Amino acid sequence: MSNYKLKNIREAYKNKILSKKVYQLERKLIPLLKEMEQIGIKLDFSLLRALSKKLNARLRELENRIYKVAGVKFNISSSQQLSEILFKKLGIFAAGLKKTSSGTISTAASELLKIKNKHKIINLVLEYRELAKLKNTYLDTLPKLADPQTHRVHTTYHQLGTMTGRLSSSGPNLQNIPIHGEWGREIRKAFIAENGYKLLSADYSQIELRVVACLAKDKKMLEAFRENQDIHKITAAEVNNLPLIKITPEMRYQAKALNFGVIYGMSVVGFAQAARISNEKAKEFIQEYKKDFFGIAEYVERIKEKARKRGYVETVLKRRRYLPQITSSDFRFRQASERMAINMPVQGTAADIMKVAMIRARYKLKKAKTKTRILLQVHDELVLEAKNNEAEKTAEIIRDAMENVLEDPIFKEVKPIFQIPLKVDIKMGDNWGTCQNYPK
DNA sequence: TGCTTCACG
DNA sequence: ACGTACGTGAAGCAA
Repeated sequence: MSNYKLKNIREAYKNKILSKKVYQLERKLIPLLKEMEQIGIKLDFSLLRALSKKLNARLRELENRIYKVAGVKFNISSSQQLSEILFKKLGIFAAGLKKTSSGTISTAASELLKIKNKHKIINLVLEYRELAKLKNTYLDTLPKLADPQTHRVHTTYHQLGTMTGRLSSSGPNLQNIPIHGEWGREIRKAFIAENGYKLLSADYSQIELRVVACLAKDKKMLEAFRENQDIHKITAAEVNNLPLIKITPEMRYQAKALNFGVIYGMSVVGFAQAARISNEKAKEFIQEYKKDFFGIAEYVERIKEKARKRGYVETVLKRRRYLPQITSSDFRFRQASERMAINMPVQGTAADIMKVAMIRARYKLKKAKTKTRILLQVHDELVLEAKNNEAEKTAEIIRDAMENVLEDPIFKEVKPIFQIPLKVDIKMGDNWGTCQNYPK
């Protein structure tokens, strides 16, 4: 159907998921998403093939070593067989490791990391998994999905595919292209600009933390953003009661996990795992955090109460998420709903902001008579393709559109909530992997 | 088809 | 005594 998207949006509006504002926002987004899907993004086929060959060679090597160490050939990609080999045949000590719902001991990377010093096979398996994933999901699959003539891949965006208001992307999913690790960047280099064009990437800096700081009106966090500080470093200084200069990378890493915990609806165990510290230490950090960022702690209680009373939570533009389990007698369902109640207004408001920014950006790029096209949206990042001689102009326009998005009339009534500026980082280059900061 | 795992924000 | 961070989509295996 040509207008199934519109139909779904109307449906959501009728069902009170979307306010009138959000409904109109989503309607305006349809033609833009359609353009983005139709334009697609160009792939460097020969680079993908070269990388695939490289990974294949390494995978064969790892495969042989794993068989040798295990003393038997088996399917390394089968978590069941792998679990059998590791914990029965090789008898690796597995006490304290998670079990899967079907009863076998988990072989997830997070579990294997805990025992990587017990046996040399672990690191081989971890590397095998990483490379197999990249090869199968990206290197070998993307070219098959691309247009054989133009070498461009075309995703499909789903406007209402998520419970929070984010977009999702499928066939292929272009929102989970690798970037971490030594191979991630290499893969992004295969996403290239058309001849005579540059790729631009514009991403919001810490948008979710900025949003939660505003929703919670947290004094310290607002101040940190107003002064354009390194928020994770500030957090580390606060919870450790140390001056900024004494903050180590380790402390910043833990503080970063703490800040993510706020967005996700903190749990002691979840935070402890992410920060790689004991549950006891985690508890202490969280207690200290609640004292330092009192506004955040208050907000968390307020939003949980609101969710219980009303049965739903919403973004600043009043996009709703219903949480029927918030009053469940089973505390696990209840707590899960509470985490969603904390997270949705934050993630959803950030998503609303990005959607408005996209429409403004498209409008301003057209008005300035540029040939620039918006190619991808990756939650807090836009990827654009601009003619070489329009690249800098495009950068200025996109920065203005994104940073000043809250001036849009749609935010008129809620503008006072936002007490701090939004910040956008822009990169530019011939491909998605080696974009340079703009301005330098 | 459901489960497990893992890529991204 | 549990099992946990929030939100997605895709690949491969096992039944």
